[in-house]
This record gives sequence, structure tokens and C-alpha cells, in this order.
Amino acid sequence: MTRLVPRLDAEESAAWLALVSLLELLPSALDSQLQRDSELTHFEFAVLSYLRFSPDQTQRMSALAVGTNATLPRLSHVVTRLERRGLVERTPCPEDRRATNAQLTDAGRRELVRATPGHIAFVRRVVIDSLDREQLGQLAAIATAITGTLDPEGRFAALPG
Amino acid sequence: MTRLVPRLDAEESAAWLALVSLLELLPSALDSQLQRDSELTHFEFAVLSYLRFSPDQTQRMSALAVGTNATLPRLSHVVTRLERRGLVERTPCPEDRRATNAQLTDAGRRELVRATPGHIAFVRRVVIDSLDREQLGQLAAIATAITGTLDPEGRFAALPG
DNA sequence: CCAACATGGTTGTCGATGCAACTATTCCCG
DNA sequence: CGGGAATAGTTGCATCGACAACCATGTTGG
Repeated sequence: MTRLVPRLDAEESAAWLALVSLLELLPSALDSQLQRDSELTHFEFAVLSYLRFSPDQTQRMSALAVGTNATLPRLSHVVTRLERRGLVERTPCPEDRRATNAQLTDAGRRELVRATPGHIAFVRRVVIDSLDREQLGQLAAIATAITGTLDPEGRFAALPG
Repeated sequence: MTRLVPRLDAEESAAWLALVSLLELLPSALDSQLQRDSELTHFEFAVLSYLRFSPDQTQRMSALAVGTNATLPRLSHVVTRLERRGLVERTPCPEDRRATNAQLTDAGRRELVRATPGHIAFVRRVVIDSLDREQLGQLAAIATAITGTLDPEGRFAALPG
């Protein structure tokens, strides 16, 4: 049988292995930092941040899910926990009674404001400062190309608005 | 109070947001493909692959943990599951009686051989083919720089040998 | 030589996530 | 209109991973 899928050559394989290590190490590093300093996971931080920059600090669950690259069940569970902690509030959406709005509370905003500087410092130290300006642009292009292939319709990773 | 940690500027922020999306989307895509086609998680696949290219298809648990960027408890749980499925065997290490060797079984090797082409095809389609040759090198350099900052001693991501 | 400490690994528990099943609304079309 | 399909979201269950506690073996300094 013919080999339909050629092995990865040396360069391909080097890039892939380096990326795999990154995928394994960076998320846990982000979670550790946020957990240690603010008792938030990186995903929870993303949810709160997304709300913060949304009109009226509010979004529909489904829009929030898309904006944070999450599935709706996952988001629902996370919002439940955040709600228990008083950082977020659910309110039924008046225009569509199937829908639910999630809104950042004042306490949530304060938590986020407290957590953000340390998190940015960490991102800067680990990611930004490890690269030069040129690499920063390359990284954006590379990551965008790959996520574009994963999500051709571009449903995810929209900015709040 | 002075702002000790400057915000991210437009380029920094674009790179960071693109990377965050990648960190969210790519791992679940890898897991989905492997789970669907081979009932393996990406991490299990990595463990089996690492063993496959180790002398005598064997490694000590701690070396395997380092090689796969995992903590020892996590690895131990995963090896337990793989062992239950007959893909891996644990044997006490004769030289150091605290240590445990994990060895790929014949069944494990067969499973891996069956799973690999589809996985490589997926990696090629999603990652490699989304980039040109130049970007491949850039990706390796960027990922290596970031993981290097996360893990200055370079303990992780060693190749089997 | 043995008491403390270090190393290698496992286990228990708990929090987090995916998936499937379910409810409730809304949309669409004959 | 009325009924079926689509959409929005929640919930239950099973699995996976982190963390801490633990056991066993090895190492080392007094």
C-alpha cells in the first residue's frame, strides 16, 4: 500500500514538536498564575474580560461562547460557578425569551481589575518579551492561519461589540 | 499609582489574542480527531509515541513524564488506563527499586501504527499546510522561545534516547 | 550506621469539561 | 393558524487532570 500521508520532514517535525510543547506548557502556566494570584482559571478570566468590554458589560450566552471559543455547555457551567461567586449575573433576555444574558457585576469588575495587571505582566514576561517585534507579527499570522483552517467560517474569536 | 505594567499595544495584543484562540481550539481539535479515529487522547498518543521511539520501547515513568511535558501523577493515571487496555505494561525497574518502567506492548505498537497516519494527515492539513516553509521555521523559533522562558532549565521536551 | 532528607511513584479527592439528553421558545411553511 | 424543525440554554453523567497526602526506596552527614 502506498504511503498516502508522507511523514513529517525534519523542519515540519521540529515546528510541530515545538508547538506541541507550547500547547502543553503554556495553558497550565497561565492557569497557575491566575489561580495563584486571583483564584481564576484562564478561561474564567477570558469570560470576565469579554463581558467587561461588551456594551453594558452584558452578552448573550451564545455570543459569549463564540467570543471565548467555548461550547455552550462549558460556558453554562462556568457562568454558574461565577454566578455563585457573585462575579456575574444571569438575566433572561427580554427580546428573545429563549436567551439568557450574562452581565458582569460590580464585584466581578473589581475582581477583574485587581487580577488584570498581574496577568498582563505574566503574559508580557512569558510571551511578549520572549519574542522580538518581527516575531510578534509572525506569531499573529501563524496563529490566525491555523485557527482559520480549524474554523473556516470564522465563527470564533470575534471581538466583543 | 504608576502603571507598572504597560498595557499591550495593538501588535502585542493581536499576537496574544491570536495565540489564545489557538490554545483553545487546537488541543480540542487534536483530541477530537484522535478520539474519533482511535479512541486516544492526544496526550495518550504522545505517551505511546514517546515509548515507541525509546530503547526497548521502554522508559522510566519520570523520564516519560518529562518527555511528554506532564506531571507524574497525571502520567501515572494515564498509564494505568493504558495498562488496563493492554497497550502498555508496567514493570519494576531492577536498577532502582523505587522506579517503574513503562513499556509499549505489541498491542500498543499495533494501535499506534494504526492511529498514526490519520493523525499525521490531520496535523499536516491543519498546521503544516496552513503555513509556508518560512513560517514553519518561524513557528519553531517562536514556540521554542516561549517554552524556553517557561522552562529555563530545559527539563521538558527532550527527545527519547 | 542510622536518622533525616531526597527521590520515584501511586492513590484519593475534587474541580473542570465534553457529550448526550432534555426543556423552552421561536421560526417556518403548508 | 398549527405542527415540525431549528435555536438557546441547562443539567446529569462520566472522564480527565491537579493537588496533596502517602508509601517505599535510596542517599548522606554526623
